[in-house]
Amino acid sequence: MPLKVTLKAVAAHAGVSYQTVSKVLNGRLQVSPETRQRILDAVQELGYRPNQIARNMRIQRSFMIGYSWVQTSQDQVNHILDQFLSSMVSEAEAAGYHLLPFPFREGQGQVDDYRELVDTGRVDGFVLSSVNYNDPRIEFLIERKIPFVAFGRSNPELEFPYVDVDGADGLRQAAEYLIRAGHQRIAAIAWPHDSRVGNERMRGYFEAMLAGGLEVLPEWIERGEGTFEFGREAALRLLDLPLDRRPTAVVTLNDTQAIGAMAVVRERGMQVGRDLAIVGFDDAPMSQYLFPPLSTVRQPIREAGRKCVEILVAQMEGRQPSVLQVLLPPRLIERASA
Amino acid sequence: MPLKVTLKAVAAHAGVSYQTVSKVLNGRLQVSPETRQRILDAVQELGYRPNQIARNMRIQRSFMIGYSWVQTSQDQVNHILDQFLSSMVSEAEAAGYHLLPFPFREGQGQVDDYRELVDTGRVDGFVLSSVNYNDPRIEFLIERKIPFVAFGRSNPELEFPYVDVDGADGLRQAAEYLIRAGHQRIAAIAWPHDSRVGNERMRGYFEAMLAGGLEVLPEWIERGEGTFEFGREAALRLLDLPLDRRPTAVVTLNDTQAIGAMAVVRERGMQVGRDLAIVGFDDAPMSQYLFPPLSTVRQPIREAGRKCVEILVAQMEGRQPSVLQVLLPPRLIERASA
DNA sequence: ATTATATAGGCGAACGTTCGCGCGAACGTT
DNA sequence: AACGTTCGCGCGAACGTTCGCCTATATAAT
Repeated sequence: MPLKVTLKAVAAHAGVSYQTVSKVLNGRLQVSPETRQRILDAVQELGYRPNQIARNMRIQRSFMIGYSWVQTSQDQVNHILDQFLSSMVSEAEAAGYHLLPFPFREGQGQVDDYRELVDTGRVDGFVLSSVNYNDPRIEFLIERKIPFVAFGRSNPELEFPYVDVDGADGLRQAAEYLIRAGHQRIAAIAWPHDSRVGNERMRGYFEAMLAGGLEVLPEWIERGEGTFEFGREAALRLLDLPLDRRPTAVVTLNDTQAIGAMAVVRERGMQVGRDLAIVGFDDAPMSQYLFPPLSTVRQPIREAGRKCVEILVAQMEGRQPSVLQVLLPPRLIERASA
Repeated sequence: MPLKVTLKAVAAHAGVSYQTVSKVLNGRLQVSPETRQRILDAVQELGYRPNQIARNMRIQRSFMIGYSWVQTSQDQVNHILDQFLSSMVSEAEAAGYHLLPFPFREGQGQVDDYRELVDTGRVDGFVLSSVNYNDPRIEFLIERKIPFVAFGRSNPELEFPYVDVDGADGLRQAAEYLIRAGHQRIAAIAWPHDSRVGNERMRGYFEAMLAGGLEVLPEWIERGEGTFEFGREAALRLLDLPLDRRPTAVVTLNDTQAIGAMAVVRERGMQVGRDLAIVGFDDAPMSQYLFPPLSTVRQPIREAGRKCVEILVAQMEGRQPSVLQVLLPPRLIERASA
């Protein structure tokens, strides 16, 4: 078997011109059943596989989807990446595309990286993640009319395709669950005001409290980082409130904060679930094994990955996708912590 | 600005032939300082970026590195992927390469996927992970002389480039640490015999026990899946041993097993660390926040990713890498569980 | 018998690069 | 003055496809 078997080799073997082979394989030409079979046999025998680089060169497309994600630190690992990435990769492959991961750079140069990938013809479109308000990438991609889809929403006034998990619904489920369980004083450990994702999730909390006829005291809303440490500090403050204003339950914006809060409860000799109900968000891999197992909101990550690619591919192929904006419902996983 | 600015556009603007522009940009041609400057100015002004697809087509290389990883289930998340992938992506980008992730398929078709990527010219080489004994991919790649590097070792008799974490050293550190702390009866929750990684790690355990002059009873070695459930079952059996043969410490092959064991200790009203010392492996993101925080062996994942790409790129560029086989030392993280 | 129409397949060109070769001019050497 | 040697640059070709257009033969319609 020669090192590389091209169209010409197949053509020589089948006794036709190489262009004919190309057209037959792409179904762009009617030929007699015999020659068709001869060509197919030759392809089979020589093990011909079309060179994708040459193909892409001619077509002027790369069939690549750019993707980059925020690099996390040792203890803030992105446990969602595995699912998100592999679902995108599978969906992309099924549509004849591949993913091109590239380093995430904060600040100034970030848009340059996106521009470079397009200008050098390496990618046809992007999946964005970690979007927030006023994301410069979104502005750039819209202006250059480069196909993309965001995993997460940005400024409401911007019109672009996105897939997002309905964070408000997630916290609404969490809060409603606590309310049904009889809790009246429900606190929230949240993120700073500049987090679009955080604000959206908190909306669900506020709505549920309002709908339940429950009051929300300002001191029940703790805003800070999504870390174990902040979860600890916030829980300390909440548990130090005078008894009549002390929350009996708390929702958090991720499991790491929730675990911080759990630690405080244990340190005080109290019991998670009984003395303070806690609900997390994310369903981190270990959360089910904590003591007690953490009730939490699980996001349909694989579904999100699939949808992102589906919408993006439709765009890139020039088809108008049926829906440009998708909101996926998360699901409350009820365990013993609340 | 025109939609696409090619070499010809730059050449026209600078008043030279487009081949000259190419050579000057690639440093393959001496030209007068003036024309050189004219060319550079034109490049700048038009914002020329070489089309990589065309370049790859001509060079007959894709500058892509294929990578695929085992798809994990919801509760067995690959928390290492983020670090491994992003370190590879960064290192690759610095060397002018990109990563091409593709779906991991078990069994029959797996080698076909690798072959397809090479035969269609999409990748120049591979990084393999999740290798085990008799890995068909390794055999195939060696035979086809396709550049690759494995993250993890396989059959000892096969000669190929790999990067691995020294698992034996990891468990040796863990066992020695327990021995220094005065433990004499140290059990191990391990993986089945067909796991190359598992066997290697266990070697370190056995060596440390031998060196410490400690006996290893057969009933102290529990072999099964790397799950919470198996960790639980194994710990139950270990704690049910008669007092004089009951281990006072246990090493495990991953944090999930360790957490299963911790659960048992707690259920029995005993205390992890005091009544049974436990050491994990992996340093999963949550392990530091457990109660008590889990002592565990942390692997230098980023370093491994970097090394993989470094060795692979050297190979692909035809350079003989200085070392073809790298063994990286892990590090014991001492926390309160042991 | 003539003309129209379909059928089967060939041919040249192009996508944007890189690479080897060649050629004139300038320069230095005998 | 004749002859190398270097310098600066152009030219043609090629990488492996796809695509539009052309042609030759066979078939059908007038």
